[in-house]
Amino acid sequence: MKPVTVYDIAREANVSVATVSRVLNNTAPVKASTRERIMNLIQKHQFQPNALARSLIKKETGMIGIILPDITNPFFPEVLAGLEQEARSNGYTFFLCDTGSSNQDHNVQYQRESEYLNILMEKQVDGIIMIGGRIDLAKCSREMVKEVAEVNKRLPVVLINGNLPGAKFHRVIVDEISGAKRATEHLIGLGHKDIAFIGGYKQMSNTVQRLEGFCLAMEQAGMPVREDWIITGGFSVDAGKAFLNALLAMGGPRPTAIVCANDLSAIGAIKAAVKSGLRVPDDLSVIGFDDIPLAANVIPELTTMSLKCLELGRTAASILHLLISRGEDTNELTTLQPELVVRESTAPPRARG
Amino acid sequence: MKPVTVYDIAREANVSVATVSRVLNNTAPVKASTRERIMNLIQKHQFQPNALARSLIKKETGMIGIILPDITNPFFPEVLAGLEQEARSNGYTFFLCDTGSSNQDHNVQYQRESEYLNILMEKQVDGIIMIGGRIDLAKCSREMVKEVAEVNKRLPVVLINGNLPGAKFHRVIVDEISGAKRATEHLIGLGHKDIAFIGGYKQMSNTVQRLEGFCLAMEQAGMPVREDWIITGGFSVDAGKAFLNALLAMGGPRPTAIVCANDLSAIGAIKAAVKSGLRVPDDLSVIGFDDIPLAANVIPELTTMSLKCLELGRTAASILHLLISRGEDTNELTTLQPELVVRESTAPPRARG
DNA sequence: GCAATTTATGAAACCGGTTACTGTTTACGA
DNA sequence: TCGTAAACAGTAACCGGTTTCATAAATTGC
Repeated sequence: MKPVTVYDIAREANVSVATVSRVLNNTAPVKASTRERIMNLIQKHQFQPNALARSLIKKETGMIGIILPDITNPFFPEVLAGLEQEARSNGYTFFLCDTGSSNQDHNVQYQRESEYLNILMEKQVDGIIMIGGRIDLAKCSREMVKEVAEVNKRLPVVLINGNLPGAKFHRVIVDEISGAKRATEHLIGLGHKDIAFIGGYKQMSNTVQRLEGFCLAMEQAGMPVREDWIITGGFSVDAGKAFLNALLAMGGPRPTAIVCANDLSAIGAIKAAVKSGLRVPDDLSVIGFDDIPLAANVIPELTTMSLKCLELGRTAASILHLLISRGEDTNELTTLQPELVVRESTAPPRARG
Repeated sequence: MKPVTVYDIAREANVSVATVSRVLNNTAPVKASTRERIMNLIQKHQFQPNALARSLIKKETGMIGIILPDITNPFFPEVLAGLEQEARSNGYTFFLCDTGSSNQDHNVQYQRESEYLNILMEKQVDGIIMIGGRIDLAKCSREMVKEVAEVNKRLPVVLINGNLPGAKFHRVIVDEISGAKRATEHLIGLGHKDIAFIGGYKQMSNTVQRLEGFCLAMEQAGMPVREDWIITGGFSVDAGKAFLNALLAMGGPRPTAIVCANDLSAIGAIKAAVKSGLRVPDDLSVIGFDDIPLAANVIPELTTMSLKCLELGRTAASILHLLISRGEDTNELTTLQPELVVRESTAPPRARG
């Protein structure tokens, strides 16, 4: 069964395709009786205009591409939900491009991102949003910046939490430094003096910045930063476990509190601590970063810095919409402040025995 | 700057567009020197063929649509990852359609699903995968089945965990009944006699089936099912908390074990139990359903039935690919068995005081 | 009542590719 | 050397819409 086209409708209604198009788009006056006749035929045949054909000539597809490194990381669905909320009201639909970075090396990821950038351009998306992944690498090669810049010359690109150095992109970012600083100050305010930092990758900008915030808070409080109490190398629960165990294995006085680069590693740290007989928060305070949905649901509930992912997504979508629809030049940089969410995993240190 | 087209390349290479197309698609022999000349121009101008134009005539887009109710529910990203893995190798890209059902009433969700179905068809996707949502409602109206059936006449549709009654669709489902039965048997095998069931929505087929499996196991073990120990009305953590509190508020002997309709409500139940001074699993065993990523990471680690979401996704994607590429008729129904994952939240009951 | 608009519609070009059809060369076997 | 098949390339139709331009009919103003 051939799909029905404007021509079929036009023929049966004894009008030209132009007229059919006009009633479809309300783009010019059409006699009421004609309009009704056409509408009825559309209804009768369940006619649906072919979006490809329409987009081909209108040069807009209503599609936006989203490139992210790992959809199973709970941070991304949250951002996605924000994007969706905002973009739906503007009539966009999403291409989801998951580069599946979680268990790949960086080169594979880069290649996937390049691939997806090309595919998205071929599909004529109206704009692209990139979250995490390569754009989160503090030290990413010049070719990559150049490649994204090249794309950005053809269509709007918005980076979320992105940090492609040496190039101008529209970005909406979280103030990681200030966030980590406030997280650390929360612990200091509780009376902790021996604070460690674990999690993340030193090559990634979010880690670098969170670490910077941590150090900043410590310095301002006049407290020394112990280099061996800074352990990075992963964002996962297992990484968190390993880091905490490493911390305990050092011997000597252990930290009474830990700032984690993200919630997942915080959860891992808590698990490892509990396994080792420490109680959280009584013996060890742990603060996370991200506020993923389950942070509120682990035991003990995790104190963390909320990234307000929904807002991150919504903001990015609305900026992209502005760029697409009016080519309008909005602020190049939008900064969102993370928010301290105090739950159960942090408390004043117990007096040492 | 106008995008470059095959015509531009053809003109500059002194050939016809047909020849350019031939080197692009390797669809007919082209003289080596000509080919090279064209390739160089493509390279030089960064030419990317317009996928819309191509799809318009080829009648295939390489796009598949995914309709799901709530991307922030961790079950769906997991399935999505499976879909992506499989589909990427076949060159498909995804439209993500989140109906955002979590905080909407059913009617809104239905409407959104209809909308998305239409949009996807207009965009000429090659196929559609529907997960959860309306298709999970045991009692869904005739119009809805009809609507999806109508879509299915035009392009392949695969349902994941779907149960549109009275119509033939390709489906890949999890054997919920047998899964819940085995979960319950696990508890019975540990020596539990007083077992409750909480979570889910009675209108949804997965809940109905999980409950059925629960009752089946109890009956076969010759144990009575207490109606007032079956509490439904939600899948969330908060729902789980509320259900457990309701259970405790009943007075009289409390259950020593609980089968939960999903992991989230299981986590809620554990939280509420711990708040009430019960220890898990010592005082109360809890088993979940789904095996979301964080099930392994809460404290205590959650014993649950793994849905093998990745496999679910991969299977659906490969079936859809078969349907698209060869119109081949695969099995209409593929059933996957959930797998018992024993962790820390279940143990033999303690002797009653 | 007639010129000037406005309304209503059709013909045809266009978007950017693919491909069926056709024609010209070249290669190869006898 | 000739005939035939394969290699190579171009012309034009096509996919299914939108939109410009032109034209005819209906309104409006004076």
